[in-house]
Amino acid sequence: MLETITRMKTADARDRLLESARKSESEKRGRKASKEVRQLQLIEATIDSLAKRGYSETTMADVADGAGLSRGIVNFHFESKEKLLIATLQHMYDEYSTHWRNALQKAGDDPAQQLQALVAADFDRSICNKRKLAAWCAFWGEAKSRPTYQALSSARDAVYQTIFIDLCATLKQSGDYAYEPQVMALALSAMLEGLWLRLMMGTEDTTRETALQSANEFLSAAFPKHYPWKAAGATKP
Amino acid sequence: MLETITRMKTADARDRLLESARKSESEKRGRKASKEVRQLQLIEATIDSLAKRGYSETTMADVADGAGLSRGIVNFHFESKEKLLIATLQHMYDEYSTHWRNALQKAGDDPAQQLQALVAADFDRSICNKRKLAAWCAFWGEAKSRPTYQALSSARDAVYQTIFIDLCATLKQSGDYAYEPQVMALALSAMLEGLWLRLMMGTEDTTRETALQSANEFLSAAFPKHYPWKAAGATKP
DNA sequence: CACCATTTGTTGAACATTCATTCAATATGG
DNA sequence: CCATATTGAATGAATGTTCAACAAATGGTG
Repeated sequence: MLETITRMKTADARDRLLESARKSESEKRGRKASKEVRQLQLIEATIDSLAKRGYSETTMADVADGAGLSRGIVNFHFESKEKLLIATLQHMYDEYSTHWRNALQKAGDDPAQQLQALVAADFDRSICNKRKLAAWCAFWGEAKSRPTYQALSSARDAVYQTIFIDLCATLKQSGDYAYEPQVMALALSAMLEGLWLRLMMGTEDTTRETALQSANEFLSAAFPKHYPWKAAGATKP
Repeated sequence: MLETITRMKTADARDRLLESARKSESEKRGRKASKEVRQLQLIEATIDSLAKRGYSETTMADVADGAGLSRGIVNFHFESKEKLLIATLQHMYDEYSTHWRNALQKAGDDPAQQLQALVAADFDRSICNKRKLAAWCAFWGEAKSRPTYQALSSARDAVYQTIFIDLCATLKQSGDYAYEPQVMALALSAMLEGLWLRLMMGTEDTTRETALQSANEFLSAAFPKHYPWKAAGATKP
């Protein structure tokens, strides 16, 4: 099931395309552009629409308008609305996946630093912003009733979860903790998703910084020997 | 903003109505029923439809069919589709709210037991089942783009959050912990919501029991003096 | 109790609107 | 000039809403 999903372009290639899709409003209007650039442009417009109007109010017309193109264009590049939405979800999934893999790779060999890097990656601006979070949530709302979405709708997939469990297990050994790795990993990743949900609801009292702070507080509580209390503001009122 | 929301029937009165709405298929068909019973019947059918087909595919016809009534009936009892959905959301909000308040009241005076009671209440069968979770998530997906939903769409409201913060503060004093109550409370409630999300996605590897176990593991990690490690399976492989 | 009037609930067809999709015509680049 | 991309109007299906007709309860009256 995952083999069709895990195929993804390199981050470099995607960024180059994205750049082309975004820059030069003057150039894209009316002018031809490569197939991939146009598709990315439409996908970005879809994310915009999902964020602004929600899933149920996202229309082909709105996507086309948002991209500054004509009505019929979406059915030309994507066969149908459903396929456009699937491509959009796949795009976000790939982006998220690439992002945490990069963060993990840059974190070095220390498990504690790796785990913290994964957590921090979740709240990076490029991934964690109102627009993208709203789009994610739009898909979540439809995922249960649409089998096609189910595999992709949880950004944090089975591989991600396995890595979390492994990290928790490693830290448990080196820190002599009492928890069950699998159980703690579930609590941790659920909290990350829950914080996303809070950020998306956007009640203004929760910001990206606050959320990250909460996540780190969780790490300090669960792995006190690896993440000693300090920056958290201590006991000062 | 909250004064219109907090008005809610007593749990007793609501349960009685629900009972009437559910029982005796023979009686409700074609026969007249009190206004309130019929409205509850339609709300239940709406939740069914949301859970089965998702927000965007929930139609008035499907709701009417689900309730075994005719097409035009919904516009008679609720003025429009939008008002039906708002009433449905309000119903779920009231139900959730009543539920945790009851759980809190039954928990006695010990803060540690109160907190655990609130956590456990989240995973009670009556609140936490596929049908209801799916309906919640359907609304989450639309909440950001619909101001009317925003106040109601987060089951755990400001009052709930304040209580969480207070409990965390109290436990901090009695246990001499290092965390910041506000930050820890956010982590905790976010994790609860995240676990709901996981349960709703329903990948079968997460059950109500597993989720509750994770939540309790969190409590043991954050408040070790109040929730000592024991039932968690210890270090046995 | 019988009768009728009124209110209230219910039905299902008709209507209007929105929207995804199609496609013939047109424009563009190679 | 050919292949490809793009346009925008036409089409048809889905769906929320309206409403006239009908049915059931209610209540008053003799």
